[in-house]
Amino acid sequence: MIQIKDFKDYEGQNIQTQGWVTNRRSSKGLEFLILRDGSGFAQCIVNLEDVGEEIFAKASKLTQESSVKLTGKVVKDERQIGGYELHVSDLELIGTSVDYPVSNKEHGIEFLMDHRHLWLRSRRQWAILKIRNRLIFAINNFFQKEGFVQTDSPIFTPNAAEGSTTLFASNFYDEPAYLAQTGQLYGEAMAMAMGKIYTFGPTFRAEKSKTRRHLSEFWMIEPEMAFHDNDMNMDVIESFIKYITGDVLENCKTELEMLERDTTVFKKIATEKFPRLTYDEAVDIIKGKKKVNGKTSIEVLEADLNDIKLQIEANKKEISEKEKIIAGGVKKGKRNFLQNRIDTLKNEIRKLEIKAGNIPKWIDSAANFEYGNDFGGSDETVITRMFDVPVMVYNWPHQIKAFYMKRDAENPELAKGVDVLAPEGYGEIVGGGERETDLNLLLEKIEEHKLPMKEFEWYLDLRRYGSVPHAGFGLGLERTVAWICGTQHIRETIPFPRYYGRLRP
RNA sequence: UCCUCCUUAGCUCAGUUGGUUAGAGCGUCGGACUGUUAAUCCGCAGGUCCUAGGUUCAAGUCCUAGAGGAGGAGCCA
Repeated sequence: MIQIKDFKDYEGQNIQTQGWVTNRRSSKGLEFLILRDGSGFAQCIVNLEDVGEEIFAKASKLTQESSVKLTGKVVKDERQIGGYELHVSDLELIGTSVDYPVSNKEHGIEFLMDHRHLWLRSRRQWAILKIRNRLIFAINNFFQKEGFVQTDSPIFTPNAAEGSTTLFASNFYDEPAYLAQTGQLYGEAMAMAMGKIYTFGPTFRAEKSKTRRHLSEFWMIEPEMAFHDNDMNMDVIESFIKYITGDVLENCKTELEMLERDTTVFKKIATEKFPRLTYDEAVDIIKGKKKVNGKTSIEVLEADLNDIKLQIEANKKEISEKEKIIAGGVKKGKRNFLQNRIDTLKNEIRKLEIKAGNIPKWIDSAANFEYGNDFGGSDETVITRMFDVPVMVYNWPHQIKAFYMKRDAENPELAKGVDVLAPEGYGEIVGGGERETDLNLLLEKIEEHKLPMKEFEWYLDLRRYGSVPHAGFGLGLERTVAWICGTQHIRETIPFPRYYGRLRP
């Protein structure tokens, strides 16, 4: 039995393959079956002249997602996605499929999420999950080749590690327990044992966030490195992101093509250095006080707004032209074609108008940004808009960062944290920094954050026995997949997403 | 928790100022076409206009409440 991905090795040969019929088109005496088997997609042609009445009749009755075993010859055809097609000589039905609900046409997000177990079979989802898989592989490769040890942190925890977020409560043999929101503190302990470690596991946040970039359950990669300061940390982050994006670009060409992802950003990432901005510099850029490439953020946003307005005008003009043609009277086929185009343009206008409405708000909130605050979604958008590779922002006001973040000796108001903001509006994909080693500062901070001291005694031991400078970071897997795939929703980047209002299927 | 928007055929949506029998595309099904790429073309079928109440001679359309959904804020990866 040959998998579709291996068709290239069997050109001109007769083979057997099996899979699901994802689509069927027909012409007189010809049936075009699009077969998928998980390894890829291939067009299979059933020709009446080749197979005879009986098999041809079977082929013409195949419905979407019925499963089949096919026998046939592999033929090279440049027009096909994998480059090969199958000329069928025999066909066996394995399982029927009646009224398959997910068609190859448009659906709304709610319908698709209700049918997630079937939606996963469609092309786009296949491409996303393949890229997710490759990304996981690349992440492991990077850390393994750099000498990191994979050591996972516990999921049941007795308390909130950072105190700020709402956690999912659980019951651990009649003792209250919470699902971990981060493995970082345990990662620090393991780094003191193993030198360089990384964890790769699920994390849970009970935030009632309904946005395109939040999940209640998501996967996070958290490296932790002994004898590293924040500058070394940023060096690792940069080479890490360059490695994983380069790997996916190299090994997922078909998938990126299926997603129609513009890959120029990844080509730039390979060669350009990531800008490293202090929080102060980033604030100046947001507020329009500091120029990037000769322009302030306000000027760039105003130019964007102008472009959007021009685009809206152009769309409106095209719509009225097309409507005039329809009003003048045309054949049904032509009319449908024009109407489709009009609907597309109207949808575009709707999206553009939302954007156009947002930009003045961004400009306003950017101009009025208050020093000392954390960046909001719009501030992230403003700053990433100024560069075309990921941006690292470091040296943050310590009040807005977690208790374990190391204070800057030269400026005690600052903590040595770093956030990495992905371009194209995808926002924060990495958060990390150097960890506090001063026992007294930690005690102070734990009290300040009103955290239960007794739960942190083991953590403080790490400072009592051979404390060393160390640093690390966390990468959100799904946000990274969303960015690399260019998806609108983070929900598409995990097989069965869990978020506020979604527990099934 | 707060703000904005949405709920009409299996799916995606249109429905003007409240006014005759509720519209399209796609999908399904039937038919045509020997190389289609979300094929195309012709035809049939398909409706509790989210729910409850109200205003009115008349409600898909207006009002009130509720349910569900989308986006955003906060928070974050």
